[in-house]
Amino acid sequence: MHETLFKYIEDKSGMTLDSNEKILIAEKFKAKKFRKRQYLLQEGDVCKYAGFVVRGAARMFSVNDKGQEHIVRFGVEGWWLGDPESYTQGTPTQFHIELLEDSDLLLITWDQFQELNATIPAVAATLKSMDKQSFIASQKRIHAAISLSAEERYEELMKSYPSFILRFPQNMVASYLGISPETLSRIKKNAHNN
Amino acid sequence: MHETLFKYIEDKSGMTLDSNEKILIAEKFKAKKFRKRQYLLQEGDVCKYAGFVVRGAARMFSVNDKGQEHIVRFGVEGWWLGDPESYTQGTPTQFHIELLEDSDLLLITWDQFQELNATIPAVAATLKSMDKQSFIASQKRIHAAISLSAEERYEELMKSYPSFILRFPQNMVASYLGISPETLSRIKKNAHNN
DNA sequence: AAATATGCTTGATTTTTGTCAACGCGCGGC
DNA sequence: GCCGCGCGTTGACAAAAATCAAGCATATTT
Repeated sequence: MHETLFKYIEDKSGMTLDSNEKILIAEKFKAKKFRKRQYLLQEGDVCKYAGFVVRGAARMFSVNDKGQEHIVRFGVEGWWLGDPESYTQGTPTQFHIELLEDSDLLLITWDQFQELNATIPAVAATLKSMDKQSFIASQKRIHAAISLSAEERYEELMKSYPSFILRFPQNMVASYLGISPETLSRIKKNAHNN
Repeated sequence: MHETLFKYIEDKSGMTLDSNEKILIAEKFKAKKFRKRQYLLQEGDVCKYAGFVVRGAARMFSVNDKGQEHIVRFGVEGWWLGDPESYTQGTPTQFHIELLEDSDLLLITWDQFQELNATIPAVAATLKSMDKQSFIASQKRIHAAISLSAEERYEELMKSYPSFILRFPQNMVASYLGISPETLSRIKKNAHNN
């Protein structure tokens, strides 16, 4: 199961992991199975683990005073789960992370990740690339959020991550887009007439 | 003028720069003055330089088909200007970066930044910290955009970056928040009555 | 100083999106 | 197999925000 992670690191870093490095990595990343609806993180807790998704899917979301949920992001195979702010700074999180399917995760604590980061160049390069990519992706989503209508945001999502629309229930896609389920339903209905 | 940058790097990295490193850095970062309304980057161009703001302020924005502008972010003293996607990947940008005041910038190309990154540990640490901070900040803005009303987003901005509201014209603040100038004007009018 | 542009406000109106409520379909649990 | 519930749809209505238009004060230019 760690094989997926090795491939990911070699791919992201453009380097090769020797067998010794692989052993080090496999020691620190604990494989854990989660069932659908289980939580990796709950509001108020400190995010102890970063999780690499080998198989499955999850959502990270907040709940406001009125009980409304807002999905900040999804995580699928080859993505990472966790709240970076809470994870790196040890502060309580305002988010929940819930598995949406039976999933296989590889978990690692901040300290251990730092150790790998310091000892294995490929891991360091991977982390750097991840952060930059995350930032670029975030920038795009911000731009979409402030400049596009609900319908345009949906079309944007269809282009960028069509698999999300197939994989996740429509009400969650709506939450991810920042619109109500009803609005998304109507958008889909009218999509052809334009 | 490079002193500000040295301080920034030492602060972010938690390390000290020796005089040799400072010379290396000063060699690669070119100081350049910009006047109000000058552009650092225009849509369609490749972002050749990252710019560190020593003094002044700028906005990064897009223009859509209808000619509407949307401000993705502001940059002030101690912040960086540039489109990371275009800068790192060499692709044409969809954004403009315009100086909003007479400004002093320190400019560096991607290649040169990479060199410093490879040779000076404090620079490497700074870059890492920057990327992570940027991502965390972006995450917050995304969350605000999908979960808060116009008025709540404005209140959020008042808490997080009150200086923006004092420093920039109100129509630009509105654009940054993703709302119309009229709406922001009305929000301010009604602010007391709640 | 006059002329011009810019930014802010306000009102009237339209458009977009959210909310509330009802209904139906399909799937999983029992 | 039946029951209940989650999920999507639809309609009627309400709320939020955008748009259009006018007017005014303040900078900026000349």
